Amino acid sequence: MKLSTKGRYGLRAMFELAKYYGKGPIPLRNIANKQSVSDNYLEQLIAVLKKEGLVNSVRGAQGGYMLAKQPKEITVGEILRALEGNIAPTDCAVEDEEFTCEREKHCVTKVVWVKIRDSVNEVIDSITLQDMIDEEKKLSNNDGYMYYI
Amino acid sequence: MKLSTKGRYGLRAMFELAKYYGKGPIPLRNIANKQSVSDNYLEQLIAVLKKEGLVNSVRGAQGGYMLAKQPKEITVGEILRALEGNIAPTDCAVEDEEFTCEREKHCVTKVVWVKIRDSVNEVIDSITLQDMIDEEKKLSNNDGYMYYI
DNA sequence: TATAATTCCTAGTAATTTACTTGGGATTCT
DNA sequence: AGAATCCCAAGTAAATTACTAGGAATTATA
Repeated sequence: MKLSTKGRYGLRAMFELAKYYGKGPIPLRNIANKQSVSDNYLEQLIAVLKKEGLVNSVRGAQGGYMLAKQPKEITVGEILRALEGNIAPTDCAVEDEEFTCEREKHCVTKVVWVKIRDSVNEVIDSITLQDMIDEEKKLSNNDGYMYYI
Repeated sequence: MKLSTKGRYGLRAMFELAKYYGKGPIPLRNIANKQSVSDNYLEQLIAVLKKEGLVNSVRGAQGGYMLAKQPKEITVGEILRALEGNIAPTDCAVEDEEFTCEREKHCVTKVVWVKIRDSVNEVIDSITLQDMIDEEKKLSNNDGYMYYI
């Protein structure tokens, strides 16, 4: 029941892009360095996010990536589904999948898996990148440090 | 974000035991056959469940396994946690784990993972084996077939 | 126009985890 | 005594994950 590095690195990268939203393209290498991930690997992840229409890119020197929409318009759910596929604890509980299992019709365990699926999706679809930005602000205000100007 | 066969086979096996609760020990082979799983493999799973105090066993001929508590006293959460470990989408979100990450303190993505973790645990802790038995009864009543005596 | 900085693309591979298989010992009922 | 069962440990095959490697295409800027 663990997410892969795709989802983890990917969400963090998107969060970084969100923080720079509106400030022009950010080279992937910057983000990769910050996260101690190889840029080649992060590239593969962001390629998927681009294909899904969540980020745009500018090629060439001074190029980079940026969110394709405002942070408040991108949910964690969209990001995770892009990278990990439909989120479900079993194949039989994947939405819109033509997986079949002979039990299917009367399967009580499937009912359990579907409940897990729905609850996870409800959570991730309810959090936007903007929410995360706001949350981070809150965290750094409550951490016991005082920030003086 | 998929469960392994441990959780899937294990929950189904426990559900079978629940249906036979109070009727004496059931040989594992019966359940394994029913589920088209090798008995040796299912044995390994049930050994864990036994160690966790969820099932009891009787050795020798006419022996087998049985639930250690009433179906209404065993939750899906207990079963899945026994078999899969604490349920969390990332290591940093595992409860009672002394995993550390340098971000940790101000990590907004961790906040997301914790929300997912909590929502999954809430679901699985709220479903008992008895609930599943009741649900199955409901399913077979609503499936379009009529059962005449 | 040359150079550097970047995205884009594909193939390969190392590491890890999962999902078993194998085989035999111990116990208990009949 | 024999059959049916649980108990236990080690090994292995298959799949998945997590990268690495390397180079082509594009574009800003000096």
